[in-house]
Order: sequence, then C-alpha cells, then structure tokens
Amino acid sequence: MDLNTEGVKANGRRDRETGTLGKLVALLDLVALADGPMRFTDILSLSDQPRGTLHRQLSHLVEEGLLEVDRGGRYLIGLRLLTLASRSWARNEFRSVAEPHLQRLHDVTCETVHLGVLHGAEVIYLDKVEGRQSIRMYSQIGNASPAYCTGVGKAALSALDDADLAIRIAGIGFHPYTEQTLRNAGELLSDISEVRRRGYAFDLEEHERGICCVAAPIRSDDGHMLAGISVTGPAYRVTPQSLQAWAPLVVAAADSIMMDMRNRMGPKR
Amino acid sequence: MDLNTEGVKANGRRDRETGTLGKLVALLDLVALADGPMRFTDILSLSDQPRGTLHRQLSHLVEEGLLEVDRGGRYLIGLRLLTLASRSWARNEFRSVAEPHLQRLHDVTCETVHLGVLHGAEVIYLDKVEGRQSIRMYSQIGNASPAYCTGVGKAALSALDDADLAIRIAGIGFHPYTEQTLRNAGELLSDISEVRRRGYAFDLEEHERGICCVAAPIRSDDGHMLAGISVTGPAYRVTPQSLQAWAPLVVAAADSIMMDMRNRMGPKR
DNA sequence: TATCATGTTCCATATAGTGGAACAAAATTT
DNA sequence: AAATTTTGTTCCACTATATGGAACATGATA
Repeated sequence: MDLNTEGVKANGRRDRETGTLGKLVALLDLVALADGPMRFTDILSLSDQPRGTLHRQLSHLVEEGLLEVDRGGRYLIGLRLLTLASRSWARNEFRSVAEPHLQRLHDVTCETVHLGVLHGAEVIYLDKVEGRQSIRMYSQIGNASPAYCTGVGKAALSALDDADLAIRIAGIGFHPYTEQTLRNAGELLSDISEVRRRGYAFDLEEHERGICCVAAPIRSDDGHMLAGISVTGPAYRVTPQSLQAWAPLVVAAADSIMMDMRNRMGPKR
Repeated sequence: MDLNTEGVKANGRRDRETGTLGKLVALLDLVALADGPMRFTDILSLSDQPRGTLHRQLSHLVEEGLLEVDRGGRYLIGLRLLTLASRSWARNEFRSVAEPHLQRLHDVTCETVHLGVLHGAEVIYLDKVEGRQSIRMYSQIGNASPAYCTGVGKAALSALDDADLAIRIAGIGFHPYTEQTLRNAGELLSDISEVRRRGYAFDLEEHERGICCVAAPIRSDDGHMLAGISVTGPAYRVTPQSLQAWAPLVVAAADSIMMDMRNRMGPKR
C-alpha cells in the first residue's frame, strides 16, 4: 500500500495528473463518475482541456474500448474495463481464499457478508454474499467507500500502527452521511481504540440510515495489505445484541482467512 | 458497435498498438490475462519493449493504480480497474432494465440466467442470476466468450443482417472446445439460419462439456447494440425437452426487455 | 436564411515517451 | 567469500507523440 502522501489525497485519488496516461485516466474517472452518458461539451466543461485535445483523447479511449459512444454521440464507460476487471477479480487470491469463509458466515447469520480491502483511507469491496431473502440490491463489489464510516474500514484501520493511522486519517474530509457518522479525527481515533480493545468494529447507521454491521480486521502476514469482513443487515432486523452475538464468529472467520492466506503464501510460489 | 475491420481481429482485440495509450492498454491486457502475478522479467519476455521503456510504462500504470505490485515485486491488476468497472456496470441502463426480467426467468426455471452483449464476434456477459442450488461458480460477469459457441452469442448473431454477419464471422478462429463445437463458418451459418427461423438458439455442450442453454436475441431499437439472454444448466439436469419448453419464456423475456428499453429510451433524455 | 451551439480536423510547436547503455542489487555459482 | 549471472533501476540524447489554437463542418434554433 502506498504511504507516499505527496500528490495523493486522503481518499487515495491522485491530485496532479502527470503524463499522458494520467490525463487519460482522469478522463475515464470523470466519465465513470457521471451518472449517465456524457456529451462532448459536458466533458469539455468539466475537464480543463482545449477542445481539440479533448476530442483526440476521447477518440483514443474509444479506440481502446475504455470508453464507448452511444447513438447520441454521448460517452460512457466501455465494456473492456469490465472484462479486464473481472479477470483480476476472478483470479484474486485473497478473494478466493476468503470466499468459503464468507459463505459459511452467511449460512450462519443469514445476512449479507462483505469482504473489503483498505486502500488509502477508503475501503474497496471485493466480494459479498447476499441474503436470499433480501431483494438484490445495488452490487457493492468494486465500490469504494470512506473507511471512517464503514465497519470494514474501521476494522482495517484498527490494525494499522499509530504512525500509519495518523497519516491516513490526516487528510480525511469527514462528511456527515447520517446523524451517527463520526464527525472528526478525534471521534474516529477514540472509536478505533475501542475497536482495538475488543477486536471488532461496529457500524451503527454511520454510513447509511438503517444499515448496521459488525466487522473484523484481516492482516496479511507482512502487513502489506489490510482488509476486513463484515456481517451487515437492516437495523429493523439486526439489533445491537445480534451484532454483538455475531462478533466472535466474524472475528473467527477473519482469523481463519488470515491462516489460510499464510498457508497459501507459504510454499513460495 | 465497431464495424471497422482493419487492425481489428475477429475476437475484437486490437492488433497494432498505436499511440502511448495503446501500448499501455496492451500491457494491462497482458498482465490481466496471465494467471497470476508476473515478475518484471516475465512481462519483459512477453512484451517486446526494451527494458527501460517497459519499466517506466509499468511504473506509470502502478502510479495510476491500474496495476499493483505485491511484496515480491510482482505485478497484478490494480483495484482501480475494479472500481471503474463496477461503476459502469451499476449504471448500465441495459443491465438495469433487464434485471427484473432475468430474475423472473430464474424464478420460473430455477436455472442460471445470463445477459450478454455482442462485441465484435465475442459475447461479454453483463449479468447473471444464479441458481440457489448450485454452488457459487466462477463469476461470468465481465467475461468475454466467442459468439459462435455460446447460446447468447448465436442468438445475437442471428439478429444481424447478412452483410454485417459476414464481416464478423470472417475472421473467427474456430476452436473446438468440445466435440459439439461448430467447426467452421459454414456450420455456424446454417445453425444461425435455424436460429433465425425459430427465434431462439441452443448451445448443447458446444462451449463446455455438460453445459447447455437456450437463448434469445435482444435488438436495441436502433440496432446499435445487440444482446441476448439465456437459461443455462448442467446437461444431467437440463434435457433438450426442458430447453425446448423454456424457449418461449426466454423469447418473451427478451421481447419484454426490448420493450422496456424502447420505453426508457423514448423520453429523449 | 442567418445565427449560435456543438462537434471535427489540421498542423507547427512543445512535451512526454523512447531505448540504449551504464549502474545497482540480488541470486547463483565457483 | 569472490566471481558471475540474473534481475531490476536510473539516466539522457533523441524522436515520436500529444498539444492547442484556429479553421472547418454540422446541426439546431430563431
């Protein structure tokens, strides 16, 4: 994980777009973040490129399949990205090691189970096992959320040493998603010391109203990668008591995943 | 969809890597296709770049989060791609329109339902609804498969006009995945005329032994995008008779998706 | 038809990528 | 332990590629 702070915001996104690639990726991001296809002029006003330049950049991205153009000449993210990403996901060792454990955790709790990795001060969800009962909700996989208001995020942060923690927390812009959202570094730090003490983290409607979870951290042996798993459910069904009851199970599953990873890594490949 | 054939192979992948971006994307592809993390030298031997150049290219990709380096200095696809791709997936209008129909089809058949779009001569799977009974298999989403040996692919191809069809079929390299795989353009064309006649396609273990499906084509109103849906199951459970019985349902679902798309698109946004 | 907004192409210039070679660091052999 | 090979990183003159202003299209609106 990258500890270099210069030019990198707390959310992990780059600041100064350097080089040809940087500019193109920034464009990709711009289009991906929009909530629909964008017309040339929309992009023009958001990027600060001259028209000729922008036009060529977009053309190149389209040529490579990273962007697509719909019949209205509007740009949207291309399927090539989906293909690239899916391969990486399918072959991700961490994810595949964790999978059976997530499944088991789901079988016991009957609630949604998440696996996420820490990236800067964000959590990126790598996998989830959904409750059969729930309607199929917006797929979380690949989604990046702030670490400070998610169970997985706080669990993962709790596994950092203080120096590293301080660096990552430094640049967080605390956004009050709900009334329960932690409001500043102080609140986050004290929550994290709680998490360290007991070994698991809660998210009690801190990111989204009506959504709660328990989460436990996963340390890779070398501390190079931090992750977490969580059991999540709607507040009307999942009480603090049930979360509390599940905590040991979540911690145990996290530990098992750690063990499996160590064993898998062991026979130096 | 791109009808330009020069420099584009039948499988849809580009031939001549032009420009800075092209070379970098080719590298990404190379790493994504490998079945594990790659060391610098591995990549060096596969790409035909000089060492200095390759090193800088990789560094740039890593800087942008498109690649990552593990503790052993090996390269693998970065999570940034997953995040980008997931956004595109979640906001894909086609996918979201189709979703309830896929779900319904699954509820009736209790087998796996797929949605895929045609891209050149490949099918890219956009969504799937899995059987509860089956173990969670390798996720197909984002995966690209040859059109000529998949139900969705043949269904989508059948919706093309002859000229377009000829162009796409021209460069296909027919690979005999199983004994049932169509072996050449002639076999494919005659199969497709069958599909056109009856309105739906079968895949009887043509791509993977023991896997069968029925599929129906989805035409977007302007013919700009072609897709298909299928109901897939293991041969021991799914007989040709059950496939035959499901065919009208699949066709009906495909038609409904088309209608919904048309309505959604209608109010010119 | 005239006008304005939007999208595309061109080309001299500046910039960023290139690749050979030299350097550094491990891993392996002697 | 020294020598050798294999692997990874840095440097810099050179050149391919991206840049961006302006001119050219296209299409929508008045």
